[in-house]
Amino acid sequence: MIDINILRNNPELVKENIKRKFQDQKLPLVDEVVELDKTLRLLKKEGDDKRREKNETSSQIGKLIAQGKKDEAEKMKALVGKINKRITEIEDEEQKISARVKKIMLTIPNFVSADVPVGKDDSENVQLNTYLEAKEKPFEVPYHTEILEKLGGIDLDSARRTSGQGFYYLTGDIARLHSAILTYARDFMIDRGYTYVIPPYMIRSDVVSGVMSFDEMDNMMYKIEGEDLYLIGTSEHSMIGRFMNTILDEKSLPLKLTSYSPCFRKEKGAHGIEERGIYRIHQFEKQEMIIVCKPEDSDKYYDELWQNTVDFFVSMQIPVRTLACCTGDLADLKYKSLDVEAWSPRQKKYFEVGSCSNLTDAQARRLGIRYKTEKGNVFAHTLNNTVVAPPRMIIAFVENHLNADGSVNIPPVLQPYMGGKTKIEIKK
RNA sequence: GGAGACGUAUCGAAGUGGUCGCAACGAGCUUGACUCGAAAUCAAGUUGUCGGUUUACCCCGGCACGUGGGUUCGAAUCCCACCGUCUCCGCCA
Repeated sequence: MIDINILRNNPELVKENIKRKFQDQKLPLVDEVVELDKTLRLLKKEGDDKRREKNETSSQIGKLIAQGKKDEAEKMKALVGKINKRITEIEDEEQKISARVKKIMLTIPNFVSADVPVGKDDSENVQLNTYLEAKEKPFEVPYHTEILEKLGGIDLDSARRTSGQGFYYLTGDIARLHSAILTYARDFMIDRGYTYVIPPYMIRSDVVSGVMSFDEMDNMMYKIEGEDLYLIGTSEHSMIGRFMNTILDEKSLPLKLTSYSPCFRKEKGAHGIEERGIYRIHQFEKQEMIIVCKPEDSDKYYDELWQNTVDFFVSMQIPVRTLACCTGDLADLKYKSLDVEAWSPRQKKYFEVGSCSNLTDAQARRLGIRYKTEKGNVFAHTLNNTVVAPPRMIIAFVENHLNADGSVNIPPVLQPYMGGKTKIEIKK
């Protein structure tokens, strides 16, 4: 969602942005929305004038009745009746047009940062940097489920019976490792000055439709039967929903928050759930970070956010790289986005473990997140990023720390969270 | 889950259909006066949002009294639904 004033004053700027983002695809209806907006304001003016007339006439009726002039009052009532009829007509027209405007506005993407590479889809994302050397193992690395099974750490068969495909039981040291990673991630972020938050894991439909499109909602969200509640797909939903339609105190910014939650996703559509193991699943847990800040600070905090994730993985001795999302892979609300990918010694390539985004004011505008300044209320900028999402991250963990005998090393930073253990041994 | 009370601006709070009354009044905050300075006192100002006009300010108007509908010429006020808060009872980790 972009500012309609920008469209009014400089539609060419919007068109250029769309061309850059979608390249040769057809343009959303910028000209149409500019015209409709003009009509809408004319209607608004006429409606306001009519309402004014109605208010004035009605209060005269009150005075006439007080003076006992009933006949005159009756005549005035008829007049207001006519005005009301016209007001209804105008309102119907306004509603029709503004629904159309809103629909088009939702398809107009956010402005894209000048440094976002141009490309058609995720295959044209651009590597920015690598951290730690991506080493291959001197032995063959098995599929992650096999590693985990040898460690006595996973039971997918039972999960399929109790819950179906896309669920898991983690057991023993692997379950403990899962918790340890999250707890360490929490402390890691708290140490960097972020406020820890545990949000609601279910949210109402009005919040859901605020934070995502209808299609996304259908493809991702589980609904609670008989209640107006949905299971969250990420804590970002509750974390950002928290500030919906609020006016924040300027002094409270930036809000730097880190949240934990389980995440529930249907994973209908594009990739599906058929991938083996725990890469893509219906239920996982995630430590997230979000920032709500002033517009002039969002570039700075974007870099801070992704750096947090890189540092976190490096501290656990897992090689990662950063990848700039190209224009074609960038969601409409995003100004800029970067994936953090972890090294997979088995696949000998990197795979996504986190995603960092600056939405500038697009999300705030859609949700009504503002802050008070001396000159009036302005829309804040919002950013979000993954700290870590096990169990997906467990895949990178066991592959990178795997020994030839099947055991898995625990890096020093995690050892305190694992009762001092330095290694997870295979189950005899 | 049951019974009751309630939701008004930054906070407290009045307001049971129009005029007297521009959402009273009180507190807070801002500015000014007074003062060597402060307190006290006095005066003025102090919600958001959309549109018109505008470089901007100002000004004019519409809308908003939890949210959404309804009744009426006219709704903070009457009716309906929903959301939320509080008190008591019940149940419970």
